[in-house]
Amino acid sequence: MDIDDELSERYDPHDVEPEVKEYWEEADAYETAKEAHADDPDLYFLDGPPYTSGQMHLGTAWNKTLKDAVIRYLRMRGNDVTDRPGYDMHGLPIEVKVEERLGFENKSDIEEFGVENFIGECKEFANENLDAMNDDFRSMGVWMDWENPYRTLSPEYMEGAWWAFDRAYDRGLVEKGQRVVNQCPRCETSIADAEVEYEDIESPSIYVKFPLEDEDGSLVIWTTTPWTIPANLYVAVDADAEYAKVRAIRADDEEVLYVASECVEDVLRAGRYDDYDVRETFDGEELVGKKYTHPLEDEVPRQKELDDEQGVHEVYTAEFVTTDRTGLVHAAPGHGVDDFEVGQENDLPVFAPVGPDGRYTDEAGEYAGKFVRDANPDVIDDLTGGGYMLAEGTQEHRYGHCWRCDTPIIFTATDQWFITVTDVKDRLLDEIERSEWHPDWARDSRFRDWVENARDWNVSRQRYWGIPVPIWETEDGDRVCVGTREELAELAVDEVNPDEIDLHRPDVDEIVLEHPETGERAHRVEDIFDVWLDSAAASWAALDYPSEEEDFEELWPADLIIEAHDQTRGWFWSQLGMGVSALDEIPYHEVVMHGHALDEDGRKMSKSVGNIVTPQEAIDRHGVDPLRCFLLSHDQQGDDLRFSWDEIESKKRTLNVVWNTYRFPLPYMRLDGFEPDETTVEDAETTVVDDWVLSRLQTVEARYVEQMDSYEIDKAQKVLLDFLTEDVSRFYVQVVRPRMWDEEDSPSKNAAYATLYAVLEESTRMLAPFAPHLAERMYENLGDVTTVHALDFPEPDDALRDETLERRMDVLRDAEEATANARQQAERKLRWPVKRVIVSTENDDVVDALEALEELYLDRVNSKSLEIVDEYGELVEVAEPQMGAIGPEFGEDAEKVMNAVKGRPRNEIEDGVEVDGETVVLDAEMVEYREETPDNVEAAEFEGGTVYVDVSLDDEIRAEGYARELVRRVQEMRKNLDLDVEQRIRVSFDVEDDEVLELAMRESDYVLEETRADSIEEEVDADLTEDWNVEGVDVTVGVEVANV
RNA sequence: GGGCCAGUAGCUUAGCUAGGUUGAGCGCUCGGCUGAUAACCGGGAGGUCCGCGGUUCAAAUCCGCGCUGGCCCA
Repeated sequence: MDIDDELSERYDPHDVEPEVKEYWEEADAYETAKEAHADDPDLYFLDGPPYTSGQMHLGTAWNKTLKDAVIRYLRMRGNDVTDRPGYDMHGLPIEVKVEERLGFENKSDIEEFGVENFIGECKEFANENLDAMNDDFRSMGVWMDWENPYRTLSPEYMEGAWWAFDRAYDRGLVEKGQRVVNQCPRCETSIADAEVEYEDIESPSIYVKFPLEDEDGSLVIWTTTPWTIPANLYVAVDADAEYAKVRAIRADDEEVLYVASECVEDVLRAGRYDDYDVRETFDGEELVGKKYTHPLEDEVPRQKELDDEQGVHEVYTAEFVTTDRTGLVHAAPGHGVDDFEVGQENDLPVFAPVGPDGRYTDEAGEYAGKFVRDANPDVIDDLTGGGYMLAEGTQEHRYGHCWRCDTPIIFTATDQWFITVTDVKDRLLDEIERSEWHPDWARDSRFRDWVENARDWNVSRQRYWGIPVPIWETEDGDRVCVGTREELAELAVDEVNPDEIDLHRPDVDEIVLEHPETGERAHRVEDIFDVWLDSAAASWAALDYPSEEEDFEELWPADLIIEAHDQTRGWFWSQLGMGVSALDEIPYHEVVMHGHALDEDGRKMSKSVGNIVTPQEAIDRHGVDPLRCFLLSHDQQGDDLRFSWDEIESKKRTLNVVWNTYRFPLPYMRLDGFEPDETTVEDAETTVVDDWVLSRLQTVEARYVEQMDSYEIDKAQKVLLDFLTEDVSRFYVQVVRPRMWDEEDSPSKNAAYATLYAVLEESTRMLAPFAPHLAERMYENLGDVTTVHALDFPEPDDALRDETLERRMDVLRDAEEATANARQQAERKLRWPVKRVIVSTENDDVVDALEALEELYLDRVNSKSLEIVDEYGELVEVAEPQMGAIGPEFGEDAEKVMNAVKGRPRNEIEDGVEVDGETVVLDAEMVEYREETPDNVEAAEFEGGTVYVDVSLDDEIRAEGYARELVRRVQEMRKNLDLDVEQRIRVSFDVEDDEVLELAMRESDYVLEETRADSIEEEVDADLTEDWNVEGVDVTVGVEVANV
């Protein structure tokens, strides 16, 4: 073993990590680790691609750390794990950032700049971000194939999306249809919900009467968008709310109005009626089917034609209606999302007489050509002129605006492309049964609910930076869908080189196809895909399928994916939808769903609140491995993670204990030239503690595997770190220390070396997934390999496992702890021996354990003797009621029985206690007794027994105690003098109390040996003199350094 | 407004599936150890188990209604 002696005294991640990173580079450690498992069975892990909009944040750091830990573990366990990372690189957020960078204000700026140039800029921007994020992930110590990530903008990847879409198309799952979108009239494009910003604006607020056709009276509606009334096709009510038919009176006029009951007063007041009476009330349901006349049918002749269509201009019920304002909602399916949905459910047509620029089309009759918001006053005038206006005012309210140009958006129905996943919903639901989720409720409560409610997927966007929709249309509307670059080249009218074509716009827009059946020329539809379709194709596109087939055949579908809970409706869903649509199969087997990283107060981290903590800050303060261990030490299954500086700090301290444990034996091993190959635990003369810690090691390994295999990473980490701190550092190392100090070559020392070596070597492998840098650094002195991460997982060895011994040692440690407790009550420190310890127990296992381990126990507690008894002395026994037995027997009187029993001595209870005037006799299991101790003895309980420590003193004990007190002082002075361990000294003791000195000198040989003193003198030529107070006695100690 | 998840000591949490006097780590405090030493170990204090109801002899645990936070949807 080649031991490096320059280990720093404290674990400092800022020392260890850069050094290890540099070593990894030099030694090609990552490649070595992968190579070591190249012949193992395949395991297809699929990385969910983060969006290349900026840098890593704490959530993505957690995500990648978790993936990294799992991958490292799976590799050690004998799997050839795929680890190609991915990046999601298309989409509007990048377009917007590029526009900002270029100072663009709207779509025409892009057209002017040239789509090709614009796409070039987007590509460059996304690639720059990718490089930065690669570096960020590397800095977390994440080992993935950073040289070769999959990129959604590569031709191979884009082809993967095309291929799948084409499969769905062939299966009849692609449809063109209408949908209401957010439209910015200035930018002339639809925008995503996330790009809408809300601000207060003032709008008209109008109450309008829609006259009923076949009876007297009007429906009263309220709206802040008069411009949508020309497109009105129905009125919606709340099925369960109460509505009123009201006779409203103003001057000589009288009319009948329909409004929700709770709104009657407000509406009538708004309309300035003099009086009213409610004629009738009924449920909203009863209004359904009433037919009304569109109030603007003269201005919009098209409304007259629509009126003839089935169901138009009638009342329907809808979930979205609330009973404020009038309780009746004017609905224009062409200009409202809800209006559209309900319209579709009722087979109503869509009427949207507005162009993408927000101007009315010819279908809007008199309003044609006007910008919709400017037409509000005209609509109001016309309604007033027709006598339909009940009241008019203005209203301040929140309204969506385009985030780039701040123009109020409009809702408008447009043509979009859909994948009709609702047609395969049964298959989707069947397929999710074939996947296994951690936690299981993520699938059963959350994901299934989402899938059941899924609607058809709108996959088209009217943008530039994305995967073009691969549909070409002829003038006659015949379509051809293209699945591969090869196919594109075959169908293209002009020559296309499939290996060189960039599938982005505008290149692909310019390719004209010949329809394979009609022979007509076909042009591509202008839309691009929703970015979610990009990542939906990841399971095959990350394998470069369909251009490369081998990996797909061998690996697909993915064995494992790991993402946060927001991906329920994101990547978990989009992959399922696309997988089933294209391949009729769920594209992943196992899912681990973790939570989000929150701030210290449990709030979401956000820029506007200013509570963001970056991974870099945490790394700068405490290092990568402590951060990783922190991130992995909380529930990894669905729960959110609260960030905590203290917790990271504390993690660092735990790792420091690990570091010290590891560092402790190395100098001894080095001095003695210990070779692990020559002295193994199998043939070493191990003692009972060695056997114990080795057994614990096997148990920990088995437990660790169990936890990791169910992705309870936090629990696996805890099992390991508890073992290293509680068992190894706080117990084993303490016990074994004196053996390390043996000067000659002893079997006992070698056994300790071999044991500690085995523990450290195997533990370091287990530590590797969590703290890869620290583990690597530690392993440098433990084995001659390129990297610890290339090794196999240490398989538990049943031959070394001794459960009886482990149980016994648990008892010993419990008893030891109780003994320390009793000593403290007696104020007798451990340095002073005690005469005897008595353990009273009726538990055979305890007797067994203490008899077997008596020597170790006595050593640990510094006692001269141990007695094990059934019962100790004549103690007063105080009753403690056992509710587990009393409850079922006495029912509602249990509380009274308990009070009657509690705290009474045994003899008062054995013949029964009085409860409510009656004598109740208790069974043995209903009462236990606590014992009180005599004076010279202190007691402390542990599980299975009670320890009595007899602290009475005699001269022998005092002699040892004082001797050890003096030794300790001399040792401290040696340290103050900065003496070498081997340096000889001479000492003098000037003790206030002669008896104390006399007693201590009975142990003078012990003092000489422990302090490496040649002699104890009356007086020495002291290099250091110090005054001490030993147990109330003043002592002056002189130390003279002996000449060599 | 709806679905799902979480709420236990100052902080981070275990226990909840299968009801029986809530357990740990950090921090605090008191003490010990002194050949891992700016390390290490032990004791103690600290809890309306988010609130209110219900089931039960008995509820942190099961049920219902709320509150707070998170994710998603409307």
